[in-house]
Amino acid sequence: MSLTHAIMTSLLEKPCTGAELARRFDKSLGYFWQATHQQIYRELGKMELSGLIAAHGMPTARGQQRQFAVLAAGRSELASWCAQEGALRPIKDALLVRMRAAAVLGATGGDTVDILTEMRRHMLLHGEVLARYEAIEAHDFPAGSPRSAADELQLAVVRAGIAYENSWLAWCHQALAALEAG
Amino acid sequence: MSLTHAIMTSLLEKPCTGAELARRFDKSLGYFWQATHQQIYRELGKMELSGLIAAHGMPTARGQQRQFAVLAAGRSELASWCAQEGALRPIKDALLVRMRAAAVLGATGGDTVDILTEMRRHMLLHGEVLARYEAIEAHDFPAGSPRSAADELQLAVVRAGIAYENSWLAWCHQALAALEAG
DNA sequence: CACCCCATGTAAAGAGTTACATGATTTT
DNA sequence: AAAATCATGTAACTCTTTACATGGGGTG
Repeated sequence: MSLTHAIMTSLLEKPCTGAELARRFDKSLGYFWQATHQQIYRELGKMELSGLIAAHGMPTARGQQRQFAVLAAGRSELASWCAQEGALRPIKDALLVRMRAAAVLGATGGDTVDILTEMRRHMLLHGEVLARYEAIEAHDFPAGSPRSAADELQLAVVRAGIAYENSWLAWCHQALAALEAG
Repeated sequence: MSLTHAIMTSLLEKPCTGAELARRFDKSLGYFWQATHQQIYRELGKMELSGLIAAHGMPTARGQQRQFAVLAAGRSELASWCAQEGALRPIKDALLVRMRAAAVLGATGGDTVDILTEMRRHMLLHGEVLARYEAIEAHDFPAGSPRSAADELQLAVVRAGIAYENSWLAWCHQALAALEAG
């Protein structure tokens, strides 16, 4: 499971509390892997039990902050997961299901569903996300500054997001043109 | 939930049994929305109870084929779902988590994880999927042949897959070049 | 003190995966 | 008739989401 490993990655960068993790998952980290605070607390609990991480400070008590850090066992578990092979992520986008549904509804009974508005909406949203990613790239990886091997990896991750959003934007543009012409 | 609507879309195109649905989800339809036969049978049961679809033939009995077709209620439910707004689908790709993990493992303790091999593997796999999508486009939508409005929608869906895979391929190529240089 | 916010947590339902089971049909 | 295969289904588990609950600390 990747959530465990995403959390350990973030804790390795800097130990923190569950709430701070949830905030990170809402910001940069969460652009590539999302999690709610409920998931995070549950995983933290499991990982503590398994001895992958440890809380610096007090035992469980509501309302009390608990700072987590990765243990050696967690670090080696992360390294071993890293070396494993993973499957490609499938597309599974509801917009595409809606388009197929609109096609068959129109073809089999004359219901005409306006799917173009939804496609235009997606195009705008993809543009917004793209702008966020490009801002991250410009801010964290300015052109011309020296980059370590770790920086190169992080930059490649951001650029995956940029490529992904650019691809959707271009597709929306082209598909809308084709569908509006017909 | 989209699985319900993906199933109805497929049943509208042509009524069929659960097993045939599972086969379709393994082929063309499944390239954009995946489901196992267990999920499909569970959804079919729920949808039959809700009156969205009906089985032409015998009641529940193991081993007996049951042909499903969409009812009017199902059709209008599908149309109304089609008109709803959906959120963008987040990226959530384990390869990107592995890359960030490899970055932090290298930066904080000198563990060097070979992530390039996994990236090359993904590049090959994306190439294979792209070839499948392009074969579908060439076979089902040959250039120059007339296309209905429904055909244009279906083609746009296939091209979303092509754009998606092309984007990953280009990213893999560029990221590998950058990382191998460093 | 009353109020509000924040960090932490519980509960329940939805969605997906994996493993297994049973009746019918086909093959040998 | 035995074996293999297919269509259907159950069970258990994991992951995710949504809604709600509780304790502590700060502010008016």
